[in-house]
Amino acid sequence: MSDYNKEGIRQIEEKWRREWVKREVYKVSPSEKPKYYVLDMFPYPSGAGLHVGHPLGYIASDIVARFKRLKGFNVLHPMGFDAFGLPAEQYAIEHGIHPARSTADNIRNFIRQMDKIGFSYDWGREVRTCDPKYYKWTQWIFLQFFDSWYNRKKDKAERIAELVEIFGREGNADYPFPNIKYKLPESGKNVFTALEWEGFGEKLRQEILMQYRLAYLAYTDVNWCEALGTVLANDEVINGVSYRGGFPVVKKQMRQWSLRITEYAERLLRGLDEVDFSDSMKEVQRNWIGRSTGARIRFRVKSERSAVPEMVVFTTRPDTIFGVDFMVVAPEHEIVKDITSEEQRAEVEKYLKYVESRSEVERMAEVKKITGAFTGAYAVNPFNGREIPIWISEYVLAGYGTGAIMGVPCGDERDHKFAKHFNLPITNIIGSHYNGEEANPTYDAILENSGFLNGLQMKTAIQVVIRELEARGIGEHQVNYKMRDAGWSRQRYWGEPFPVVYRDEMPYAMDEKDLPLELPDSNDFRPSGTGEGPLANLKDWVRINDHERRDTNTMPTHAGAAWYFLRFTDPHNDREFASRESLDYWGQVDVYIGGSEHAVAHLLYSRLWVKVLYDLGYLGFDEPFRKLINQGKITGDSRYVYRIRGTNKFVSAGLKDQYETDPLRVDIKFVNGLELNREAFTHWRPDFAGAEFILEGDKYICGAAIEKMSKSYFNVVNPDDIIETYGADTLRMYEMFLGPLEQSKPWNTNGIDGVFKFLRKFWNLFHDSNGNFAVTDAEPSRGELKVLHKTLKKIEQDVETFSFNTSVSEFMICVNELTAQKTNKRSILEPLVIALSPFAPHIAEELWEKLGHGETVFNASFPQYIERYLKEDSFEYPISINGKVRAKMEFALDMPKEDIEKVVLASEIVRKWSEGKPPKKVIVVPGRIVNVVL
RNA sequence: GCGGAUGUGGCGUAACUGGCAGCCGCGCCAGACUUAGGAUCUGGUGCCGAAAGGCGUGGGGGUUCGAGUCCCUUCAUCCGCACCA
Repeated sequence: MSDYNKEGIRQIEEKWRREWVKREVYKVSPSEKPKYYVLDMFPYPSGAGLHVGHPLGYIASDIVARFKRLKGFNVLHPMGFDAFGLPAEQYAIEHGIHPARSTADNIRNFIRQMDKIGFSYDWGREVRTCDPKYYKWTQWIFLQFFDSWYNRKKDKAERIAELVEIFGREGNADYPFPNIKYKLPESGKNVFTALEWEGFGEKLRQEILMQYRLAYLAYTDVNWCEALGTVLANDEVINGVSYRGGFPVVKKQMRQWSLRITEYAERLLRGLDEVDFSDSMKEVQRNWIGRSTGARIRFRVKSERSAVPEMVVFTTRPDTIFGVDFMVVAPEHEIVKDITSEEQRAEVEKYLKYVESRSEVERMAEVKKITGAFTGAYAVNPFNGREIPIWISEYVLAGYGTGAIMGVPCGDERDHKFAKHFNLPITNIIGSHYNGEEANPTYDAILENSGFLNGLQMKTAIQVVIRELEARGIGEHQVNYKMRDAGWSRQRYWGEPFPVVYRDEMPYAMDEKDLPLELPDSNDFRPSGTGEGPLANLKDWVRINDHERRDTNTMPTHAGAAWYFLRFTDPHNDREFASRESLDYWGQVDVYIGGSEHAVAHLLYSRLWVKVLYDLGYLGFDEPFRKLINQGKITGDSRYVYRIRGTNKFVSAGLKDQYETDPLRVDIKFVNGLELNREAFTHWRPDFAGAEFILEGDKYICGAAIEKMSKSYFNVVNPDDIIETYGADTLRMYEMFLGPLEQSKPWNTNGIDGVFKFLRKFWNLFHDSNGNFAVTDAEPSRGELKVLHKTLKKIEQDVETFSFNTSVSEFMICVNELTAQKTNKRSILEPLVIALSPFAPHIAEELWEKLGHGETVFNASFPQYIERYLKEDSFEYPISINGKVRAKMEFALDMPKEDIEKVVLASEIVRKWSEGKPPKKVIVVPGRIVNVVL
């Protein structure tokens, strides 16, 4: 009779939860030992609490942390909360509960649930992004951005003071405005001399510096969501609607903070080569950065009015310059009004109106639709003087490149469709590669009809054209990025206020000693609806005096999350965001585990912040995460019942096609497998009270679907419930057993009994049939040693490669074999307790204590395995031919010698050998050659 | 459309550099113990076949003495991105 039952487990787990806290076993500080930093993506503390999907990554990281600790590392394994954010604010609007309060409550609940699972977090290092002691430093880092610019010559960020010095010395001729479209307000030029700089007034100087700052204010097109009353980041807009709520999003011009992440595009791209992320993760980031190389080409413009002498296009295919049959500029392009001819004016204006009328959603939905208008103006091909009509069309985006393209219908599918649709002539420069039906974007064709490029392969022609463009001064090599600067203002209450003061409409950094700029208390969280956030309602807070006012926006949640991993190294420092000493000791995150949904925004911003802090000398590394693991999502397994339309009758799934039914999700609490608990169901909601059922046999069978785990789908499984029945150790091991960490999988408890039985069997190895602890000091047998060492080796390999599912299997095999041998020897069991402790810490700790150890198993050492015990089923046998030893071969122990000779002679080895290559190694199992290494 | 990933028993999955496919668990079958049970233990379980034997890693082709693994092709599913010139 085992006492590893529901009650026994509860006692063990509660006991050790208390003991671990009391003994402060998880407290860490720098030491002589090598460090290892294991980090989870910290959660947003939602009101719904943890479901079984959340802990998947946390369990994996906890296993790694505990394992590395056993391997002699000083392990930093902290946890915190991404506590600013929209849901708390929405909740406040709906329920009148202050975000600070609901957030604190939610965090308390999260911590309670996490502690039950037995994570080895050092809670002494917990951070919350909404804590003024924390966001003081978020604001401080923001000010470092504000006080910096990107020196392209040195390829790093520098202080604004150095830029001021440069301007005073030599003007900006060698340091052009990052935004190539920017012009000085009075002169209309984009360069100034040192002398001019000296003459500029304070406001103009600030205006100019703003063009260089890494955190800057600018009027930008932002994604305005009327329904949410706020601006959203690009990655918060999906297919033209808001990520949250799915509300329509339109463009709107607002004066916003942005981070100049585009200056780091190249380094963010290059940095990917140094880190260990999955290919898909790197690819997603590369796509987001969207680097493409090509050329800028200036074309002379011929229009009725000579207001605009030239237009500029960006192309990745300058080699197709002789195939240009038309030009297209974005409808929003400033050139349009200046080049449109009298004759075409009406048509162009009609088209512009049409474009304006289209919402973002429509535009996205109708991407294939071809529209456009001719401006009446022409561009001149610099190489053959051909006059090319200039059109406008919304398929050209104002925000990318120069907002203008050269149309090459024979080589570009979109251009081809455009030409066909408007009946424009198509010049073929690629001969037989173009079939007249569809464009061919090949690089391999030999160019025709292409003047001085005739006879060149397109690949080679690209460089030839660029050289020629540069020689003639009408274009140059150019690299373009899809990535935009990151909008950093949110019209929200529950976020970090911007630590700046406006004087004469220009922002100035607050003094470091006045930080944090605390979020003022308020109970009005409604956005103003005009674009200003809730803080604008607090007039006394906004207005400092007659000349000074504050910013009414707050930072996005990305801000606090962009550097929290640095704060963990020194979480209570109130003089610095973290001491250089701590940062140097703990350094990069060695393993970062989290969901792939944060692939773009969070990772890029974190990487950016680290690079900027590195440039400014606060850090010794410029990539935050050495290795990234994306755990798969655990999806929910929903259940449906089928109500016959207009009645309160429910029909079992197998019979539902005989009726007209509406499917309804039913809470999985009321379903056992697929069978509905009819009694419980009728008590669920008042309208189901008198429900009748049409059964299959005597059962009501539900429909099933795999969907995301969500409260509103009634398919959430709470880890507390699992722990209640099986204990935390079973939950931990079962979540790992479910499948490979990085794979998404639906939650089910089908196999959980197997894991539970394993733990009970393990427990029983230490106890006699009366349930009394009983291990002996007898010498282990060879068989037992082999099982032990095989298991240790496998576990070590598996954990190093994050294959936790196979580790669990390996433990099961081990226990099965030891059970068969009725092992109760300390020398075998004790090392296994250590090896199991990362996976099932509670049971391990209890057995460890029973084995007579005073110190926690958390501080033990991972046992060494001995190869000798693993090798005993094979031996090496020298093979000699003509009296000379030519190779050593590995054979199975139970194979008769004659067979070996036979195998050797009969095998393929002889054939290979005859080719003159003696094999280095041959692995044989009875009757068969397994491996020949030549 | 582009990019990435994944396809193995009834199910979740395993298989180091190509080397006896299906470990471990669930489920199922049989047995033991039982005052009958959603408990525990033991054995069996890829498919077809009475057996001998044959067939088997989404489909088709290839390389190799040998392919789940490598190459080509095709289909299916999932996840990103989406007029980026």
